[in-house]
Amino acid sequence: MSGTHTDVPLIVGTPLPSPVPADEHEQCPVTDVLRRVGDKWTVLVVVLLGQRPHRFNELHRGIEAISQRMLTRTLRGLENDGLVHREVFPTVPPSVEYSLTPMGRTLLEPLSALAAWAVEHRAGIAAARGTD
Amino acid sequence: MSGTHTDVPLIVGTPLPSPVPADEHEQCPVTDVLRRVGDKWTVLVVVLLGQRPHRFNELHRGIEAISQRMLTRTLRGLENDGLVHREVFPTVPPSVEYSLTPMGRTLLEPLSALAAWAVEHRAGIAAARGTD
DNA sequence: CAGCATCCACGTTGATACTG
DNA sequence: CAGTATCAACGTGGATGCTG
Repeated sequence: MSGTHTDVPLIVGTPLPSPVPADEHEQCPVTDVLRRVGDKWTVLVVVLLGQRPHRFNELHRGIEAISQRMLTRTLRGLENDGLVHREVFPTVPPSVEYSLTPMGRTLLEPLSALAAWAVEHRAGIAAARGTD
Repeated sequence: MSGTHTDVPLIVGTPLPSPVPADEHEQCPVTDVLRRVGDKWTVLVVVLLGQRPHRFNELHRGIEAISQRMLTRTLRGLENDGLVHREVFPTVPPSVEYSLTPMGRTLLEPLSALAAWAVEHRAGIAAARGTD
């Protein structure tokens, strides 16, 4: 795990190169992951799939505001990153089941840490914004 | 802390309402936080400020690719959320120092968890993408 | 030094209609 | 059922020039 990559922002315990090079975002897996889970629907889908596998329209019904298009795109993105498994059952009509891969399940834990932080500091942030 | 808000996606240990209501994104602090730290520069700025306070142009030099505009916007966003403190010293020319607030510092830990996950699964994701 | 104002390119999201 | 295709709206980010 070590020796092959350049300095990585582990945030706690590891210094950043200074200055941070211009191609940081092409190199940095942290930003990469954050931009994925920072989109509008990914986390919600991951959480639902973390409870149990879901079929496509089951997810669609489960998230009232998501469009068919965005659900497809979100699932494709997660599938391309190896976080979600897509299994097609050749029934009539066809059914497709989505589930978290083992790697996808490991994401639930750090995500929970951030979620817990968000809930814990919800009031503090709202107070700072003056929107409460 | 409990009793005043509706069900929140704690991801591990807490079920989501089903179906997830259409206004989830207006209610959910988790998505809110993720969309903030999921933008292009916020995490990098937080990490740098996590090491020590920085002046504006010091940050600008520290992150080669960021524009003045985006650095300003990123700092204002963090300041509005109460995560960053901005202190102006009335010198000539003026100097402004940015630092993490106590609440901002607490963000470093869950961020580290996600960062560690990203680094750990960097190869797995790259392999799934076929981009390595 | 530490910004703000303006304009513009691009990516993301959404609405709608159609299909194997 | 599980999508794809197309078009439109919006937000994010960047380039440039100016200022207290």
